[in-house]
Amino acid sequence: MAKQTSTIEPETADHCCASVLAAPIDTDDAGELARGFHALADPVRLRVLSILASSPDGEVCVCDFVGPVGKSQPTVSHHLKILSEAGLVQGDRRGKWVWYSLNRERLSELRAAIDS
Amino acid sequence: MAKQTSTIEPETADHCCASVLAAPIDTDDAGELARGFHALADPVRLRVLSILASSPDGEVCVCDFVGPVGKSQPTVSHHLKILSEAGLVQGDRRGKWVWYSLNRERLSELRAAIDS
DNA sequence: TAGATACATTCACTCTCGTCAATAGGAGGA
DNA sequence: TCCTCCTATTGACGAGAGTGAATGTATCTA
Repeated sequence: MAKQTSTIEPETADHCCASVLAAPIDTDDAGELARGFHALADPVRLRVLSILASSPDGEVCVCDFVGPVGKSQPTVSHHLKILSEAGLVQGDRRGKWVWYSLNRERLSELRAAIDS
Repeated sequence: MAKQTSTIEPETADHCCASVLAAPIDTDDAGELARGFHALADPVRLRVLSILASSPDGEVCVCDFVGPVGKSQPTVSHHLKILSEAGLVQGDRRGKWVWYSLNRERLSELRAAIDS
């Protein structure tokens, strides 16, 4: 079951979505959220997400990141891996190319964590 | 034609509130946002913000952070400085004590940056 | 003025991160 | 099978971050 085509899973609500502003969070939740925000704490990765969100198809090939972000191909691949491990993007191999797409649900979780 | 002030507000769009998801952001905006998210990318700082948001008065003395976060006083002071430089908190000296409060507007800016 | 208290700064240490050159892996095409 | 193209990984380097002991600074009190 490497592929999941459903919309949102119900059981994801217990291990995520801890709010920073609602009540004092414990160390574990703080660490989990910190990992998420760490993925956003880099200009290259923010530009990757931005390019991804602005793509008409919602998908961008790795080779189409290298030019716009102005970094080498290994560096771009490194940042894509960090974003992928943070759950913010996912890659899909099709032939020689790998197409990355944005995980807007995960982004909403981080946004909700700093919501009033 | 480096600037386009079409839909949103003209005077706020240049120094803040750049959205990651609306359109491809430039390197400067990405760097500014990355600095903001970097301040959130640490468990200690998230707990500081959480304690601050849960305080009835909206203010917390520095000495009241040290115990809950479980770090030394210089370390707490270091993190408060980072949060302060990111615009997320502000300190107010009253006698011997310094009271920190949350800047919810700045937090809203970061939240809006990853809003759909 | 001297001492005590609260907070900030300096310094040194360790660890992680961002970066790229070099290389490996994987998928078509000839 | 061999070659080419696209992507991921490895290794190495410098820069920066997190931490706490020691010290400095500011304020209050006796």
